[in-house]
Amino acid sequence: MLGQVAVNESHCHFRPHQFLAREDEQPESIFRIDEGWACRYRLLPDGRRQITGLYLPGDICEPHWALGKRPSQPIVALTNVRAARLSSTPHGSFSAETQQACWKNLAEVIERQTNWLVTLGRKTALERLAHLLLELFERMRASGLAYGQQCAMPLTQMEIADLTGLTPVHVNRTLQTMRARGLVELQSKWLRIPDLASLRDAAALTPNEMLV
Amino acid sequence: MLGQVAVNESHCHFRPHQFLAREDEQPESIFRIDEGWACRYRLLPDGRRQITGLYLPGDICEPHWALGKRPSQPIVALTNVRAARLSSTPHGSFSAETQQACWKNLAEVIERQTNWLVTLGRKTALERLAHLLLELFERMRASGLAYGQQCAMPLTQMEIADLTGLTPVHVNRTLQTMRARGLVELQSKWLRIPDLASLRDAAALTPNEMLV
DNA sequence: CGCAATATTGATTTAGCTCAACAAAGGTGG
DNA sequence: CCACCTTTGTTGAGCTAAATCAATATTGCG
Repeated sequence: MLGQVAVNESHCHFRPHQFLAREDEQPESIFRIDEGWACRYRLLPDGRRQITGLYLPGDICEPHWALGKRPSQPIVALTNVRAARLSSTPHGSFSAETQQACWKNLAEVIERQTNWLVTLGRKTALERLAHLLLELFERMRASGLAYGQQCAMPLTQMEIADLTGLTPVHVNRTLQTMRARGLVELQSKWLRIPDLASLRDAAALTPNEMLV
Repeated sequence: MLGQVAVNESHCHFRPHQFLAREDEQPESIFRIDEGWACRYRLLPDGRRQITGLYLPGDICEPHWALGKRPSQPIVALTNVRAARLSSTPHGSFSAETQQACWKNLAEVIERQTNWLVTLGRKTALERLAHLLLELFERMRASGLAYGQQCAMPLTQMEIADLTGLTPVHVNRTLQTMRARGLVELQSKWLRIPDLASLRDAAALTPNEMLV
C-alpha cells in the first residue's frame, strides 16, 4: 500500500535492543518499518519504564519528526527489524507521497494514544491486556500479517507489562486467567483469538473506539 | 500571539457542561479558546470516565480536525468559555496562518499525550497530581495567565480525578498531603506553587520532559 | 434561606505489587 | 548433539496504595 522502493530510499536493519533513534538526536531521516517490531519508551529517574508507542510493519517512525520535532524518546528494536530510510532533501522536506503517509499515520497515532490514555487511566489489568492483544491483532491484520484468527506476537511478558503499566508477574497471572476463559491462545510468540467479539467485550472498549 | 480577530472569525461562548462538539459530529470549523477551560473525554460502558485532553486559553480545539478527522470524543466546557470559530473555506481548508498554528499545536498535543501515558501507566497518585498541577501552571504561564507563582485552577476534585485516573476521594487525600508538605497551595479555584523545583521533583519527570 | 454541588473524614476491602524461588526455553560454543 | 547459561515464564506468600462505601461538612448560588 505504501508503494515499493522509491527513488531516495535505502534499507537498513536492526537487531533486538538496537536503537533506531536516541533521545535528542537530530533525525536526518524517518523510517518505514518493513519487518519486525520496535517501540519508543520513557524511563523514570528510578527505573520505571513505560512504552509509549509500538511500531509494526508499515508504520512510520516517527511521523512527527517530519513536523520538525526531534526525538524526545529513544526508539528501540524489539525483534529483528528491516526498515526503509525515507530520505529527505537537504532542506529537510520529504516527497509529497511520504508527507501524505506521515499525516495519515500521525492522525492514527493520536487516536491510538488517546485510546491508551483511557486504558491506562481507567481499566483493569484484564481489560488492558485485552485492549493490547486486540490492537496488535487488528494492526497486524490491517497490514496483511494476520492469518485467519492468529498473528505473530513477539513481545515478552516484561514488554507487555511496560506497555500496559502492570508488573510482569501480574501480566503473567492475568494472561493465565484469559487463557482459562478462552479469550486468547498465546504461546511461543504466537497469538490466536478464538472469538473476537468476546475479547472486544473484555477490553471494555467504548462504542466509538476503533483500534486501528 | 495568535493574532487578533482575522477576517473569517466569529466568536461564541459556552456555559459549563455545554458541548463544543459531540461524538461523530461533522466539524465544520475548529475553535481557538480565548477564555476558559474545556476538555475532551471518553466514557466507558459502565460509566468510568477518563479526560483525555484539556483545552486552555490559546489552544486549538481540535487541531487534528484540520487533518480531516471527525471528533471521536465529546468536548465540553468546564468553565465559561469564549472561543473564536476559525472558519474554513467551503472546501474545508484553512488559512495558512491557521494551519501553521494547527501543526504547532498538534505536535504539542502528541508530546503531552505521551507524557500522560507515562504518568497514567507508571506514576503514583502524588506524582500524578504534581504532574497535572505543574502542567497547568506552565501552560497558563506560557499564555501569560500566571501571576508570579500562581494561576487560576477551576477544576473540581472530581475532574482532577478523571484527568489523573484516580478517585475523587483519593485526590482529596493526596492533595492534603501535598499541601501539608508545602508542595502546593490550592484553594478557592486558585493555585500557588511555592517552589517549582520541589514540585517538579515530586512529579518524577524524566530529565527530558518539558511540560508545555 | 435552602438546595445542589463539592469537599472532607473514617472504616474497610481489594487489585495489583513486591519479594523470592524455581522451571522452561532458547541460544552458544565445544 | 549436548552442556551450559541467560532470558523468560510460572508459582506462592504477604503487603500496600488506592478503591469503595458511607457519612458529614462546606461552599456557592438562585
